[in-house]
Amino acid sequence: MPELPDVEAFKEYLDATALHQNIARVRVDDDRILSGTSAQALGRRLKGSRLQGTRRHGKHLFARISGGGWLLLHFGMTGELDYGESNGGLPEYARVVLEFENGRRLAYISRRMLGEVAVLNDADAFIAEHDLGLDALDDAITPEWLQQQFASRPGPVKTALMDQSLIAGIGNVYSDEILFQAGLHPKTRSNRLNHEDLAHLRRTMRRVLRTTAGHQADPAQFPGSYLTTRREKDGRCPKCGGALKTDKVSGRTSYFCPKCQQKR
DNA sequence: TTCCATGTTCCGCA
DNA sequence: TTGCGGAACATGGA
Repeated sequence: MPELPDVEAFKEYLDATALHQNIARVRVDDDRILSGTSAQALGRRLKGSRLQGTRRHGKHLFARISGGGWLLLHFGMTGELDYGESNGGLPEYARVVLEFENGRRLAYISRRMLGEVAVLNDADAFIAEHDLGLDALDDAITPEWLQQQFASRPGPVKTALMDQSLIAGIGNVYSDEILFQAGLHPKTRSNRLNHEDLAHLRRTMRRVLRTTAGHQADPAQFPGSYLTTRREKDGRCPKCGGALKTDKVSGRTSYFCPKCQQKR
């Protein structure tokens, strides 16, 4: 799940549940999920502190620690959050658990262990060090900016949309959805898109990301015209009813409608 | 048993 | 140097 809309939903979930509570204990079930820290160091940094607020950049979620610094949560392909009673059982694959003094706990869940939990002194420095591009909803992404960035890219537009060093937050599922809604074939060469195409792509990108985030990234709530719920064998286009096709684009399975999505 | 999966990183190639 | 594709990583579900 975790692309921009999912992480935005996690942010809102964390904001609504786990802020401003004293952290009594930190449990690390599997320290392979930790990056640049240890279970002991993470505990020392968080114990007695509170999470005071969050920010998101692309697929990364940062929670400010009252004692200073940030808790970084990255969700990989299978990460999520769960807030509940400390006494109630833990969800399966809970890797890191913050237990609060009020008897609740926030669990970071990751089945495939591809995510990352870390403590940072500076979130902006992390974004720069990891070469993350503009957040996909950043107003600085204009048609002109896209045209400039895409000019040197002869590869598929889908590859460009998923390049985190260019635009942060879009992955395989949402790049397909954006390109479907924009009527663009995923293998359209980026540098072949004109200003009008890019203005349309930008508008579509923002609309799709906002709409899906507004539905907590739950595909069951997406509009009927969306492609995401049709990503399956023998899936049909929600607009023309034709058979969807799949193709590999930079190693990922891409779903698209060959009738509604044309190359430029 | 084999293949595939919503992410990132590293390597080789043009 | 930059863009791009493929493999690797870890694990479970179909």
